[in-house]
Amino acid sequence: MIDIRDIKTRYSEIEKNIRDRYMNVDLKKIAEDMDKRSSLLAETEALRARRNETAAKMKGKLDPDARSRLIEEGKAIKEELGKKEAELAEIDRIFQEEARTIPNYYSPEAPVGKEDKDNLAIKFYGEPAKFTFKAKDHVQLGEELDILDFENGAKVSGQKFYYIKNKGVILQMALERYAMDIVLKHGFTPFITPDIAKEEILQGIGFNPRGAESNIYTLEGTGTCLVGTAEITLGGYYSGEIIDKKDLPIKMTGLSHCFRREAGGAGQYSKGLYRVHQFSKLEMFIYCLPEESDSFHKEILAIEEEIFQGLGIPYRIVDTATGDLGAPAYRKYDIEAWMPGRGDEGEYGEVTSTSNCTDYQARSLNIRYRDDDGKLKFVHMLNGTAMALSRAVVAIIENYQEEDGAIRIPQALVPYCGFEKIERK
RNA sequence: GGAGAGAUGUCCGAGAGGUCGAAGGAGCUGGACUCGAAAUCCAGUGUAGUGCCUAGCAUUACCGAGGGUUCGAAUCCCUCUCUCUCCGCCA
Repeated sequence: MIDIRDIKTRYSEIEKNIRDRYMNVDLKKIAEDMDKRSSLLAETEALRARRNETAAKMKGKLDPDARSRLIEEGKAIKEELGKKEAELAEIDRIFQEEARTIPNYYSPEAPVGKEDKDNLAIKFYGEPAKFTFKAKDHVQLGEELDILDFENGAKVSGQKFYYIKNKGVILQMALERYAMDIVLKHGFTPFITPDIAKEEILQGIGFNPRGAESNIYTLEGTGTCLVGTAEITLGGYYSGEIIDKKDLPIKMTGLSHCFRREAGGAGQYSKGLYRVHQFSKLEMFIYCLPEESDSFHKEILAIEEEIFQGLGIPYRIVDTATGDLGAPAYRKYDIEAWMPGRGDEGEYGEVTSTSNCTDYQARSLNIRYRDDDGKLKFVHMLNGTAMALSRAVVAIIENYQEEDGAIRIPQALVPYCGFEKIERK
């Protein structure tokens, strides 16, 4: 969340921010509730001060009369205080909930616009492959090669579930390890994280576990959810902690399963592996000093590029428009890989996403460091996809398909796979 | 899942109804000593709010979390979470 004092000091800036992000947040109501809360808080504290004062008078010896008078006074204060505290708790609950809906500020350099069409393509790498034949999509290729099975996935688990089979399994494991090796080279500490996290952590990272639009599976009665990304478990890792300044930056990379409800996401563009309820992902995560977050954001993006360049997959980089930014993100870059089977003649499809969330998540999760001036400050937190396995598999299958429906393994993956081709049986 | 022990500041650790924002130590900061460093000595050092006559003062909250008892709770009671030990179960 943002610093709630900003509601007073940066009101118009927040208002503009909400507008540019095309979000629906009633800032006026929030500011009013904040005022109600402050005045109620002041009243409550004045009563507490009186209570303490009365109690303090009773520390020493007193004659019984004076003592019982003070006790009566204390009782009266206690009753009044009880009422005030209840009122305060209610308005505070409402206000806190509202305040969490205020998005992070966006970078002055981020393109302003309403939706993904306004995203700015800032770089193109590689030429989309030209096939001498009609390119197939990964669903057809995968099923023909018997490496993907959507039908039995649907039968056993429901729509948007799948089995990976045969050399497809090896390909996915090879990708995991390939990406891991590159990330480790850049000094990240590897993790395999839990696939379940508490709701408060989800909320702190900026996910809403509740509501019809939530993309999160909650585990009923447990206060926990299936994670949609290891960003949650890596970002929660230091929650409530004070990090030694000399330990920053902390660079972590985590492999987890990712679960997403994807309610309503169907159709041509989310077909097959592209949009599924469960996939594996290797995520990068950095905790750093505020002044360093911009450059680490670029570093994460560069690692993502290195990974896809190594695979020989054409891509473009997109600078995400304000209206398409997640609430915690200050700035976000996506890599969109060329997917020859997407749409009629191939299209770019998102394979990675990296966000600089500045101090927005750190404030909710209370993750700080002690600065040289002795003050505790919030760290900056960044995340980025190293490898979303399902989407990367789409890109590889479709880009490396041959006329007979076989798939060539990218050179960089051959040592990890132990074979050079996936062919029909 | 059952039984027991525990959770205190940046860290370790005392505390057992008013004298506790909390002993002591470590760390950190400043100073003395030193050519310099170490050691030693002296002093300072929690966080987050709020108000004001804003290098300060006052006040509120915070001793795992949430409730309760009480005029008054780190301290008593209840619930929960986590950690440790033992038992059960188990990949």
